Amino acid sequence: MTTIADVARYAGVSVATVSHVMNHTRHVEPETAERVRAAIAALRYSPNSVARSLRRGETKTIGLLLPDNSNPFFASVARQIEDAGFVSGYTVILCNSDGNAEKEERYLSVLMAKQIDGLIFAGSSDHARVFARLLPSVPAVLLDREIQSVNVDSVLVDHNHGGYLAGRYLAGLGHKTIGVIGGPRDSSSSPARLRGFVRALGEAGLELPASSIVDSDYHFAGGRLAMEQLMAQAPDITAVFACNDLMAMGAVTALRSRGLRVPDDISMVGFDDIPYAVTTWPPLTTIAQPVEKIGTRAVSLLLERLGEPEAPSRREVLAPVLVERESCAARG
Amino acid sequence: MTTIADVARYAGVSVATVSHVMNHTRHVEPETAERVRAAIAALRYSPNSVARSLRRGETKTIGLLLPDNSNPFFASVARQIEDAGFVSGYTVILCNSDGNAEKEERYLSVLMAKQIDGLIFAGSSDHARVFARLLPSVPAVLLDREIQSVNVDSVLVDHNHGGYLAGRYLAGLGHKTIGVIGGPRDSSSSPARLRGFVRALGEAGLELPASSIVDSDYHFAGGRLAMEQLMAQAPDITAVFACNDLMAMGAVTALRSRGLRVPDDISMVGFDDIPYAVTTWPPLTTIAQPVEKIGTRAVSLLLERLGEPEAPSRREVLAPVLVERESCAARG
DNA sequence: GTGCGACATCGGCAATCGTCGTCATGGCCC
DNA sequence: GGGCCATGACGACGATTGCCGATGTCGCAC
Repeated sequence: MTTIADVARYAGVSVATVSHVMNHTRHVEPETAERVRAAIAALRYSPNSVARSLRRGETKTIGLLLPDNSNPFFASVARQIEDAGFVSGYTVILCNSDGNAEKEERYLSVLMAKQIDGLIFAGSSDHARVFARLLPSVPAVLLDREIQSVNVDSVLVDHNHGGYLAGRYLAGLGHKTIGVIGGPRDSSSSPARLRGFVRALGEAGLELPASSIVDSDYHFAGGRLAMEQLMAQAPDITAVFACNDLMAMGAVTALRSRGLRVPDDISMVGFDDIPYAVTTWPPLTTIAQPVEKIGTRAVSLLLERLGEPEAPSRREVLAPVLVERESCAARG
Repeated sequence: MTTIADVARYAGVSVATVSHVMNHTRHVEPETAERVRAAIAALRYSPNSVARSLRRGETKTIGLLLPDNSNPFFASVARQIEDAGFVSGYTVILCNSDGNAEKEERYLSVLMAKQIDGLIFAGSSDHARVFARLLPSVPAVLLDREIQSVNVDSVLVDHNHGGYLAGRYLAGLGHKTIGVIGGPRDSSSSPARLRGFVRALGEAGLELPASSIVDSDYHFAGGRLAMEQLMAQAPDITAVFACNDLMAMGAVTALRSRGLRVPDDISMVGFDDIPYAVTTWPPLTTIAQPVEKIGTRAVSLLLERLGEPEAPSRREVLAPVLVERESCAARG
């Protein structure tokens, strides 16, 4: 590879001068600068970022640690983050933890070793423990989590409100006996969605018996299984709130294979509004998370913090929104 | 941050010794080594990868450049690659080009500057030009592309065969007038799928008039629009081959909104077998790409090449396979 | 039994990777 | 001669590694 020294020799100047014309960091005689630029072009020189990072103490790299980038929700978030980062000159390192605390820890170690400038973290339940170990060492933005610490910001979604929207909507349609397919108990999002949902039912004078709730894993197959179980436990339900779209889709197929129609027999509400919510039949009514905003806000917060490391910790909460499609029908 | 010098001082040895105990690169008196390890633990020292990379001339990083990680097909591939890379100690930098040659070029420049050890590239049509500029500078694996060059391997999918499978299947079901929704003309995959499809029809004594082909963009909305156009141009078709699943899904919704049923009125075959092919109604019959294999094979090829840079260029072609679900019916 | 050289073992010094910023220098003008 | 300007020399940044030196071990000869 050609180095700055080669360029300097070729242009007949010192390496310092080459560095300065590249970085516009001090005045260089226009004529000299031109000669340097010509040398750079002639030798197809491109500065070695590794050396530069070592010297400058910054890598222009952000770590993105999430459970699974092939989950469409995280895929969208990742896409937004990558885009937003790139326009600001940052590159992103992708890490999939499967929500596994040990993996998270391993990834964090290598990210720290690689001297990332910042971290965007969609963590597992144990993240606090995981995180505490390395905490104030790198600016971070948590997605959908909070932690009290300097230099950690959060981008939150108001899951409680999202659940509330779902509950109010179904109650408003006249449903009285409603089932729920929950996500992992140890996630932070699922219980909040559930609480909001229950709150809305309460306002409508409805109860949610324990037998009407089946917990699952946020996956398609899990949703299908949960729906089977739900039908067994609570055969009289007329509507289901699934705590994410993937499970809602699974639930719909479970219903279909039992010969039940959505929304004629059972109404279904999902959560997330993944891109594929419109590709199912019927198109899924769901609580939309503001995906693009999550990604772009996360990057903004992170970059702002990089600019001002001592700024007070910030939390930004984004509101979900009900997207009415065709998977729900009025009842009664 | 604590450095190797801090550890050395703390343990009362030289930096060389610290380095050697960390890397097991020469014998160190067990007692000394223990003291060093204790110092590392006490100071929570973690070596600076940037400095290490500069010195060693390798970054343990691979670049992954693809059109869009939120496309579920690429999402899966990315996931596989990230997983496979991580177990071998590699970290992946994610780059989304949108298939835009200029973006690709920009990304390649920064990846090269960052001294990635290898590149996995799912490129645009122009990639040859884009690539030629930087070519032999880094080992690369092309996904679904070929290029004659040393140190570039390829993982290919036999699209032609995939198209052939689709054509043979539909012809075998008795369909005579079949429509096609093509992908971008300038992709390599779509034309190959089409050729294989036509070949199969030919073997069955069928023709594919130009009016029965509508090109689109591999997206859901594009598929919907293309289907509209196809219904207008070729109203008598009884089956459609969409060159990817997203478009097939879009086509299905277009049909549905016209009151046509799949597969009763129109049969539909997709391509890719994205995870959501089973979440639609009806579950989509499609030509499955061996996604996991693509990712893992790409990483294997790359790592093998890193081990043996001068090895002859390899190409690995993977066979797609027909996954029969419920979007096709017999005719005649 | 003693003395000495060959050799293995273990640790430290210092060069190196490529870039950037500080300090120094030489030339020029007033 | 003082001040300014353009540029060059050089030492970090943090880790790795070739080389050398110090110490210890062993065997052999006298």
